[in-house]
Amino acid sequence: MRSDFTESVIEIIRAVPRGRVCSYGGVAAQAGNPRAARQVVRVLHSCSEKERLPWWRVVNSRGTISLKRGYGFEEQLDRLKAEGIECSSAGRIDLERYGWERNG
DNA sequence: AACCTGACTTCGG
DNA sequence: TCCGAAGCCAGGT
Repeated sequence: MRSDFTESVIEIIRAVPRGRVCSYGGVAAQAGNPRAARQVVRVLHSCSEKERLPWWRVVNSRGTISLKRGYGFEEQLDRLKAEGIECSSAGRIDLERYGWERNG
C-alpha cells in the first residue's frame, strides 16, 4: 500500500495540464510536504511508467530540466516542446508563463 | 539500525 | 546568474 503522500503526488502530477509545468517542490507542497521534493523524484522513478505519469511536466524550481544530456534530457525537452512550451536549448523554461498552480 | 543515494531547494558568496 | 554547501525525505542495502 502506498502512503497518502505518494498517492497525492501521483494525483497531482496527473493534474498538471498539458502545456504547463510544475516543480518537484511544488508538487511536494501540494501533496502536503513542501520539504519532500526528493521524495517526488522517488515516486517518479518508481511509478512514472506504471501509473503513466506526465513526468516531463515536472522540472526543478529554477524552471530547468534536471535530467542530464544523454539520460532523458533530450526526451523531456522534446516532449515539452511538443506541447507548445518554449524552452531554451539548455532546457530552461519561463515558470512565470508555464508554471502551474492549482489556482493559477 | 546505520549508511547511502537521488530527475531537489534554499542560501551565500 | 552561476557554483558550492547544507538541509531534507524516504526507500533500498
